[in-house]
Amino acid sequence: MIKVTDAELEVLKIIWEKEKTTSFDIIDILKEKKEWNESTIRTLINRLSKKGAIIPVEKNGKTYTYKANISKDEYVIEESRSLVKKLYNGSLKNMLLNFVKQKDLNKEDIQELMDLIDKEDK
Amino acid sequence: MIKVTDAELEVLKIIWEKEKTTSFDIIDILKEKKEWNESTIRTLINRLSKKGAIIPVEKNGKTYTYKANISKDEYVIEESRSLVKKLYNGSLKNMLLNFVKQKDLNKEDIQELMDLIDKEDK
DNA sequence: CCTTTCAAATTACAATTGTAAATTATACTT
DNA sequence: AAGTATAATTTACAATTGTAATTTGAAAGG
Repeated sequence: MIKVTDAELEVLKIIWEKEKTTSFDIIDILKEKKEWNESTIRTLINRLSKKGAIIPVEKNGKTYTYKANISKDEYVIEESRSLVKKLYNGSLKNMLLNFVKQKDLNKEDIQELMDLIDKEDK
Repeated sequence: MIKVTDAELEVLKIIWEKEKTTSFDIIDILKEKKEWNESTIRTLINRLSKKGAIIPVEKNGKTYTYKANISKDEYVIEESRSLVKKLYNGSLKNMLLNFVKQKDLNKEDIQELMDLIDKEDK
């Protein structure tokens, strides 16, 4: 799995949301949201592109349009799993118990989750 | 919250497990487990100590005994929350749904969790 | 076609991190 | 007290990362 840094991830997230994005969209959004310099954002786009995490799919004038080359779902689950491994010795159950203990999660939440699953099963 | 790097965390985990640990215990364990050089491990111990994440509590000969100065529970929940924020837009429920979708979590697991909570409630 | 503009690419640079060698200082041995 | 072993501390160093300035190259206007 391609490794993406925190700053790069911010760029990737934009592209995931839109499926297809020009450098300008990315710059616009992140300049605002993160108060990053345009140059900074371009560096991140470049690094992602060099890593193969995103791919330029078209060119309009001098402006590229990118699409993600790694799936959000896969990336996100990988990262999640790796946290479970790092912090909970690989036990997802322990993670959940911790969330319960810390009141991030309660019985109602869990019931709700259960219901959602039931609904989808059906 | 004191920031701990991945390598440093390995040291911290040893100390958490034992409550109180000599540099030698740490070195012994990590030399084996991670195949790190003793020097490397000492660097990590030092960095943690400088950060205040661990504290030397006694000295036998030249050897220090350390204890953790940040709580495992707190550290772990903080890191967990920060992943939820980073990857799931802060929604723990979305994280859980993702685990379900990826088959890391199923109905039985959730039921089990529910039962555990019920048992503790009582 | 030549110039200008501006997107893209390259270069920069300090801080952090993983990894370890070199040096220092201190407890024990003789 | 002097010498030695060795734990601790300091220094090192390349790779990565966050952040951005500088340079290049190609599209668009005259």
